[in-house]
Amino acid sequence: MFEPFTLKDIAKALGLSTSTVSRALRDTHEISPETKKLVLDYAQKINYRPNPIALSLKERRSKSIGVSLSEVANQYFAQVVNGIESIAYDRGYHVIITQTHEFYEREKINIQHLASRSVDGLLVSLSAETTDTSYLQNLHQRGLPMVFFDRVTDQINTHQLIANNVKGAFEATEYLIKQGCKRIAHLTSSDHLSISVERLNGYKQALAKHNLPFNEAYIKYCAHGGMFQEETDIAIRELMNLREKPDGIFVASDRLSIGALVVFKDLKIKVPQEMVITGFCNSDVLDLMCPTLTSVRQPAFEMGQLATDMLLNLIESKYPVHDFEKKILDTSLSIRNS
Amino acid sequence: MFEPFTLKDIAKALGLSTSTVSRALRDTHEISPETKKLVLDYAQKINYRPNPIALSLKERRSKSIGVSLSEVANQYFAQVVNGIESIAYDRGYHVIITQTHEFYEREKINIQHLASRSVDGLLVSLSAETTDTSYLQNLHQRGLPMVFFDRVTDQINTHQLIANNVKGAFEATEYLIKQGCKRIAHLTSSDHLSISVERLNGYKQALAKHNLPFNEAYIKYCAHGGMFQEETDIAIRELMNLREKPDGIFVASDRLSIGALVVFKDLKIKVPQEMVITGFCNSDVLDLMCPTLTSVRQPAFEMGQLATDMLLNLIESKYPVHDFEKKILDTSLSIRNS
DNA sequence: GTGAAAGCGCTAACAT
DNA sequence: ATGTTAGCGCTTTCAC
Repeated sequence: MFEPFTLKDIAKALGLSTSTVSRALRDTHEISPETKKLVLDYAQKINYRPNPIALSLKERRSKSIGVSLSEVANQYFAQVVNGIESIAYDRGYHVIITQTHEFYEREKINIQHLASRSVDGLLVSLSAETTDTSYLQNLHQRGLPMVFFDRVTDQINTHQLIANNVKGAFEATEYLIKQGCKRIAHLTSSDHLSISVERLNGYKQALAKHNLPFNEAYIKYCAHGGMFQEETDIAIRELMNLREKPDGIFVASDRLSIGALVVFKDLKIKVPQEMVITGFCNSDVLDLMCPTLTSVRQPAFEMGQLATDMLLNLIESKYPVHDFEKKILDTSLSIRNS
Repeated sequence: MFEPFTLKDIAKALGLSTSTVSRALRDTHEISPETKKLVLDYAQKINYRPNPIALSLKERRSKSIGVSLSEVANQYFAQVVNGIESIAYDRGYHVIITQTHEFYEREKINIQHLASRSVDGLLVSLSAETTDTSYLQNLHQRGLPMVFFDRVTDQINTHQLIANNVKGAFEATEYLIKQGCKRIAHLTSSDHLSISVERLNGYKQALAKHNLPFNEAYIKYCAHGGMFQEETDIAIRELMNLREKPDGIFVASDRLSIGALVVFKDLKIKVPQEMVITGFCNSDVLDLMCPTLTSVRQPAFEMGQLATDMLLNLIESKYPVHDFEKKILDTSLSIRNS
């Protein structure tokens, strides 16, 4: 059985009281130099570490933050996590990552556990399934600081951090138009996600600007964001069965972009000759793929950093914060002509 | 300030003692049905959750396990994590993931913190930099259960779970030989990692079987496993500057495999015409790449599951375990002829 | 300068 | 059937 050393162990060994030991370790002025040295040396020797669980219980904070995201296998999120950790560690916080795999139930369980586990705050990117955020509202009302990133909700009044999805989608779509595409489809995640709404918006704006008609039949939603390849498969086959087949497609996410490439390969549809693709995608191996796609890249690492900074400021704020901001970061278009 | 509800809140609201409430919630037989219902209803209403921190402190275990790995952006590890979570959640444990990014110092800090944070056990895959495992030995001696996977060490007597690296490397190398390669290079991670040693071994065995000479100049180590692309870049350029350039290369890991493809692309070296590549790689987009490589796939998800199963059995074992096993899982060769 | 004791949220042994 | 109390490891008054 693993039994870390405690203050009591030190106190007993040295014939002191636990409070003296505690003070010696935290270098209070009211402890004599000799006692201090005695305690510190011994603590050093047995490699004493204070029990953070006990500390958490006492101080009612854990110096840790919880993160809820879809899945770390997604490059975008992996990069965000690196950004989060880089800031959190610098400021003395630990990071607990949980994955929803796009399921509402998983998300709810994870977040409830994080909250009761006394994380000091939450970084949340909603799952594709999530429509009901009442359990989050509950936690937020009761004072748990949280910052939303990427997939956000307006139902909770707090900081939000997103990429400029409208502009990114606009540019991606306009790129297709400039490539000569006339019938542009849009493959996206579940329709209630903020990113889906915004990206659809940018798509529509680009069509409008260039006087192309908007056609509902060209919009395909994947309820789980392509977590199951079947979703992507069906969506694209339906598109390709239309009488007026699309000649270009704007894809709304990392997973869907990769999934789409797989399907087109299966269907032996030539990219970009028969179908030009652009997509939101932070994969760092797009340059190695062929066919490949022109991608909208989000500043994922910076998003992780900024979101964490915002959250830690909330957590450490002396006064209740009422002034929340919605920060929007620019995307960049990486043009790839396979 | 976020203040979750406590037993005391319920007790006060209902005019009961905390112990009665506690017992009611855990459904002890000695509580009257009426009281039980009263308490349960109220707890339900305010959405009460027991404070796991307090529970941990009391029971001296946290029902959580810690994981230390290189980085989740690596597909292999992302898949392992999914395996770990699938088992851990089923058995009521939570998972805390930490990334080393191949740095020894980061690993040590992470693991020390996990230990003092009262995780009940540890799943460890060593960083490329790690040679000194004394801090782990320390924790292990003091009774912290741990299981090593992938990058293991024999300095600590506990369960180990690895892929059949020797056989995988053998097959990968033999594949190159069968493709007609005569001068086969080997690009690998830092030389003290268990996986490096084993994969080098398989490589040598394949050469020997086919009567090809072993040439030290063809072996290139990357101290940080290609975390910095520069490592990979230099290694390959050195290989290509040899008088007798290699005509095939066996790469030892996910990150290095991708990195190598990038370098060959930069150098405009035709794959597979001028250079055939095989590599350990669990990326799921290899099929979309061209040029691509024949890959040795590890059963990552199963490795995560098995390692977790082994760890939880250690943790929950009534008696001290002295009988440790080294489990070896088969790899599979995915042949891709770009 | 040091010790005793209370309290953070919870459970369990011990009353009643 | 319910209440009281001690204790998990730690910090922090309050005494001396």
